[in-house]
Amino acid sequence: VNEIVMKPNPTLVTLRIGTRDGVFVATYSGKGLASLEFPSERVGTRRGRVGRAGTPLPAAARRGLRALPSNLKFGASLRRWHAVTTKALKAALAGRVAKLLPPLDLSSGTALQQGVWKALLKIGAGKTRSYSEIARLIGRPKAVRAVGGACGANPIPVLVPCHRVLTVNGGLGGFSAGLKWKRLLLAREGVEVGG
DNA sequence: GGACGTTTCTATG
DNA sequence: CATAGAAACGTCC
Repeated sequence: VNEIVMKPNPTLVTLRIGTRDGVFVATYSGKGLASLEFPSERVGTRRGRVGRAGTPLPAAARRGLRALPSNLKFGASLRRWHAVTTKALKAALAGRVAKLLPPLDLSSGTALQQGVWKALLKIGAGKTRSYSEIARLIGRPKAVRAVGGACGANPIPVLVPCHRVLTVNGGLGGFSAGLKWKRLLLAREGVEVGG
């Protein structure tokens, strides 16, 4: 059907974003921002481990920008995307609403996961939803637990606000990167979470 | 099969 | 009311 042969672009580029809360790592594919990792340093004030790094990146992704791109167009897009990502992340960490998000590459997810992630994007800053509400929103009212799984698999936390999903009683629920982060992000948005 | 970032529904005191 | 199973869902190990 396509006359143009689409050359697969497995290229991934990782770029860092320094913030007051640590260094985040953004990974871009040819389609846009593909993942955002929390700082690997421990966060929090209490002893013990709190907050761990996100899923490890593919080896190819760790080479960084210099190893890339033979593709100039990609390189140009990258600068723009990364500027937008940086701004959006910093806004989010400050509890403000990001005016603009970079293009998001959610293609790594299954149908259900992508549905969940898109639903998450519609939750405004300072608002929350329950796992069951999300389940209803994607048309799978009974797949509540699967929604929890999809939230946990969210490759772009903070910008895709999985932290705004709480249990139906207002409890925190879980957070892959550590509940400390979830609490922090919610607090920055002015959300009081019941104990 | 088992374990999850849950929720509801059905018993029981 | 409080508490205790159990079932439902999708994905990963």
